[in-house]
Amino acid sequence: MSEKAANYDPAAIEPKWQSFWQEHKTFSSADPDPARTKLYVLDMFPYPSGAGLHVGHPEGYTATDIYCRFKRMRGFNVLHPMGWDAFGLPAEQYAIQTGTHPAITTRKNCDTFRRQIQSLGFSYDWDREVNTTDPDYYRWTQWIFVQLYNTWFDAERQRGRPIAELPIPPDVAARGPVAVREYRDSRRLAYYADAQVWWCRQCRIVCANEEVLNDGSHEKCGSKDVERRSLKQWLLRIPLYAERLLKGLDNLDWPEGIKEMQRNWIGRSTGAEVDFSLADGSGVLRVYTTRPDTLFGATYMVVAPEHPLVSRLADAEHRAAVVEYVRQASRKSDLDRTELAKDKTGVFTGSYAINPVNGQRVPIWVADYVLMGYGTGAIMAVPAHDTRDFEFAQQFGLPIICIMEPDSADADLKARVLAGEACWTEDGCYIRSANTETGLDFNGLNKQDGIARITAWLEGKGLGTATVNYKLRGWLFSRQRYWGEPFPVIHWEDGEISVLDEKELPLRLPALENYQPGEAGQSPLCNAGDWLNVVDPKTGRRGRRETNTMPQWAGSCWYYLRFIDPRNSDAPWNTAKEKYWMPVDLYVGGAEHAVLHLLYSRFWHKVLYDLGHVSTDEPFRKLFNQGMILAYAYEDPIGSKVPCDQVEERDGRFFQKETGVELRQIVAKMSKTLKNVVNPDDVVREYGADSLRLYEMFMGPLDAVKYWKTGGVEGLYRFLNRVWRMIVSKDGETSSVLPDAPVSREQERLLHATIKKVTDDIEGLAFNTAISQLMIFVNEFGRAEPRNRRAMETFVLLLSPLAPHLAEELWQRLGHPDSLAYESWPTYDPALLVADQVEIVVQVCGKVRARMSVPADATEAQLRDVALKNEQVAEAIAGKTIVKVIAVPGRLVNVVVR
RNA sequence: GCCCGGGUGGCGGAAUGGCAGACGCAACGGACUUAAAAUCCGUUUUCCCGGUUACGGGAAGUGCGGGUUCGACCCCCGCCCCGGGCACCA
Repeated sequence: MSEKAANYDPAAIEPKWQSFWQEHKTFSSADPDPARTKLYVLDMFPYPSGAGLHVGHPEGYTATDIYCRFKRMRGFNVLHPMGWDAFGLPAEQYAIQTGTHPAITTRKNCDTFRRQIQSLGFSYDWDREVNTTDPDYYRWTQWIFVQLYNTWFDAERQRGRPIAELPIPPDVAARGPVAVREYRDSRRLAYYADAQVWWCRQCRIVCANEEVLNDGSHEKCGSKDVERRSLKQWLLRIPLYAERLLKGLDNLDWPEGIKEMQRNWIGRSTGAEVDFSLADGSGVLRVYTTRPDTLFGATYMVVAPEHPLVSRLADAEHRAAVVEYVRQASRKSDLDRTELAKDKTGVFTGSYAINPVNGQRVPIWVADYVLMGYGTGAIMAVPAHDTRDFEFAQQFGLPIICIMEPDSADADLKARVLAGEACWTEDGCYIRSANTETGLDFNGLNKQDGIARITAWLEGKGLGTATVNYKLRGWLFSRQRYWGEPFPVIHWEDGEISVLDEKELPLRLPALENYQPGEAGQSPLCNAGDWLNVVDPKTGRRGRRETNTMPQWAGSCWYYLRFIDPRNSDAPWNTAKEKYWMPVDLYVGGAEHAVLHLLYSRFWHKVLYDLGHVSTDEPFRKLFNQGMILAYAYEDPIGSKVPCDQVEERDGRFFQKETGVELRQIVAKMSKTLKNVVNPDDVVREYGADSLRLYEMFMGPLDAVKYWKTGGVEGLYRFLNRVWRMIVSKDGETSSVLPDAPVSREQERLLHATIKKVTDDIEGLAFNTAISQLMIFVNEFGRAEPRNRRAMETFVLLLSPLAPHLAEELWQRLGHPDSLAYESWPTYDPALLVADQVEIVVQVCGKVRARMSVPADATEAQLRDVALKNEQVAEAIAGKTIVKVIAVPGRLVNVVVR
């Protein structure tokens, strides 16, 4: 046996235990083990960038690792995997510049990430590692795409069904096979269509709406050179699942804020579609409104510039202006249209519609504040009760008729609303809302009753129907790139589209010489001649493969399912294993994925559920968002950034070490350009992984935003040194730890309080306070020698999820040959938590006047008596009348006097 | 504008109706040391009063203003500030 080191030396013990765990496959998850309760704990897997890990990455990973180690010791069969979301632009950009195949770059980056993650001692089951760029993985991503393609949504049953079960209406069937094909295609969850898309000129890539930020820049590259283009694209009919996605949120243990963000994104609204007949008798204009009750206040109509009726509505006099307006609107991006505080624009078409409730003629305008993509692309405008309409009406001098007296205490505001000088969108009492001809009258009603009354009336007359609308739009699912999953799709010369058979998957990416995408939006795959062109061996029909690839979301939409059965070559996963492991019990990751990734995953999962491939309706039972770790950055007076290691602090001010120039401190995300990235390798080298892990958890609550201070790691390193010295003596032995060393009553209480606190806190993901408690324990037990062996062993077990390397080493030195990973988690005796004597305070009118030591089980009456006899209390209440005495056992007594 | 978080010492934070500031960082003082590092011990919210000092006593204090309560960082109402999300979705 080698000589035992006498000092805490993480550089020696951490690699030792990491190899031990790996060699013994300590953390490999037993597949369906009916004897133990399963627990599936998942981290959002990373995109392995070339820059490697920064200290923000391990925050969530450390949290889940602690939780998993804890749960294993409590008898759970834990599934805890890690993998790589490895398709993405940077590797492709690098390929364009250097010709290096993205697969090579990706492999290198994954190796770096794996090495870094492993150096932190996380208890992943590495045999389950997956990589979205691996053909054995993306084969099944393609397979799921085929499932989506072959599924339609049965609105009545609210679920997806195989396309073969889609009923074909007789009139469609009668028009022949092409009509049937088109009918089916119009119902598939994946469809191919012309779409107005965002095009980033710098990346030469299509971006989804949500990838274009508010300031008009592309979130991936930051370029503002983003414009609208119309291109053939694959889209997914996620809006059909809007209602399911919305309702499913209710039963999830997710942060309320995230659920709310998803609800807002889905954007359900209820209202009515109402038909206005055109004054010239040529037809109807259908609008969608959430306020059909305000029909009497409608003073004009607006159609979106893209509305199909626009050219018909424009009369001779206004045609030129309308055409010009529509032309200008088409060149504007949505962004230009919605730019903040911008004046509204629009032109009158020259046509009128008839308001169905009172027969009045209302002018029809075209304006780009109405969007074609929502509702019917046309609205009735009620300026008195809608802020947008109000602004528009004011700008163009259109009439504003108030039809509801506001429920408002503000008399001035009320008067202005009634006079049509202000807008009121809240509840109130209808006025001017009656018409003798139609017999409608809801004057005096409130909003809720008004909406019900008018909706019933409209439906009765066949003029409108109650309607539900969602903001959620079709999901743009293709990118003009190389480094993504190829679509298993062939476009045939006769216009038919077909998907590959399951047996033909995976459709691999071809090797290319040139990765440069075309300027007109062609994918680099257009250059892959041999791969591109296909001939049907049976019919000789020629075809061309789809050259777009899937977006990065695709691989991450279902990776949690592949982890269940990662090496299965016959199926994406074994259904028995899926049934055992799903759903994910705890999913931890950044809030930046609040909407997109989590919504897309839920959508795919629901489709897979409808088709019978998975057993749960929702994939992630509990979600937790770790807060971001930010870092300080420094800039000199000229504004150039100074690397953190060249900064020195004096009296709360910051100076550049060499030049002595005073610097400005700013707070920001870690990034190369700010030169404030902290690499975990450096921290591990200096303090060890256990110190890094502990510091990340000790910084504050897991969900809070935190600021990295490398100095803080030092404190945790000192703590671990104290732990070491508490157990290991100067001779490298554990000679100060004795089985029969005495434990005082107070120490015994502290031991059990520590078990309780650490247990409860880890269960509640409150690691910062668990660590505090361990520190309190060490502060107490570190003082006295000899130390009780049982107490020390219990402590080591409590520490082990947080600082596993150190704990294993101490456990071994305490004479245990096996890893502690599956030792039973300590339990506490509630009886021992209570001290015999407790100190309580006595307040007089809420101010502390005395402290007394009393038996812990003293009753209210006893407390009261003791308190009133107390000298200081007597002094404080002298000459006053006691009004009331509140005694809270174990806490305090409050004497109220007058 | 709307929705969701959050505001506590020099700093990170703790306490969710019962002693505000646990635990850590930083700073300062002391012990050990030839010295340094490491380690250990102590002090550190603010203001006021008494005292030469050691120290003792008092008051205020959790963004601001009000309220509920014997008692409020915690609950309620109104406001301010910071962070995140959405933003002409009718």
